Amino acid sequence: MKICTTYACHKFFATLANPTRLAIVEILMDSPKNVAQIAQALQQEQSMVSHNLKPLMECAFVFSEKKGRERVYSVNKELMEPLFHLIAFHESKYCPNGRICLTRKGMKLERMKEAQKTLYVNHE
Amino acid sequence: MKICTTYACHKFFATLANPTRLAIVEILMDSPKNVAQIAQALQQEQSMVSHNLKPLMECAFVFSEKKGRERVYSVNKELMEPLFHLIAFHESKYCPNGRICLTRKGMKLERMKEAQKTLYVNHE
DNA sequence: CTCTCACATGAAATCTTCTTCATATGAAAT
DNA sequence: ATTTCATATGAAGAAGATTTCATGTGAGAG
Repeated sequence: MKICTTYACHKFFATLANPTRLAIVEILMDSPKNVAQIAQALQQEQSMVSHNLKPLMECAFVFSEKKGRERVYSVNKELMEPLFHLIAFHESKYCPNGRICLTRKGMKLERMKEAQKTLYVNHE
Repeated sequence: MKICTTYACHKFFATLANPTRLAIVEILMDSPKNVAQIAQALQQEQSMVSHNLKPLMECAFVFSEKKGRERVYSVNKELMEPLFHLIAFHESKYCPNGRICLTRKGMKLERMKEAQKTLYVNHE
């Protein structure tokens, strides 16, 4: 039986394989926020936040609700909590100090350091 | 506490966000195989399989062992089984017929149909 | 009804990843 | 020692994704 070779499964992972979207998920874990609040928390442009919220919505990783003039986004904790616990366990077992994972081939070093400072966090 | 905005977490998802690598994981769920067997099962070139096995190894999604002249790859079921169960549950809840997920903006339709036929499976 | 605020969308440029083809490596067989 | 088999690696072109800037939209306030 095929479980992971579906386009839905690819989209699931592809949507989370992005530092901006992971950061959005992370700050929504704390509390629901509107677009401007997310943008401010991430120090990113509003249009970038909107662009990245779209695939998160399509995958039901976040939900949204209109409140007056704003739109408030919240995270799907039922999915995200067990998912990140699974990853945390996996990392603690196979990537204890995070060193192996801290290089990426195509990515320019300068840009990566920038990403580390802003969106990523070094887990040492 | 930061749990998902690490590069390790990004790499986790990025590695699985690829049809070839998902297909490799899937056929290894059945039984361990060497590179040539994987290539044959997927109808892909050997070098492509090797290239894609590398990130899977780095993330400890697959393991390998030398056996004589071959190298036999096996999947990390401890991780993959709960991971795909989580996704299956999520999909059953939010993507019941798979329709919403079956389009992708940037992807050329022709290429997508090809991918559907070979690597992906339409879950209807 | 018009203005404005909050957000979404489009398109182009840039950046990243994937695939392919050619070649390298290394261990086992002869 | 040489050949051969199994797999890995490198580099370049193609394909795909992300970001940015400009603009569009629509609901609520005045």
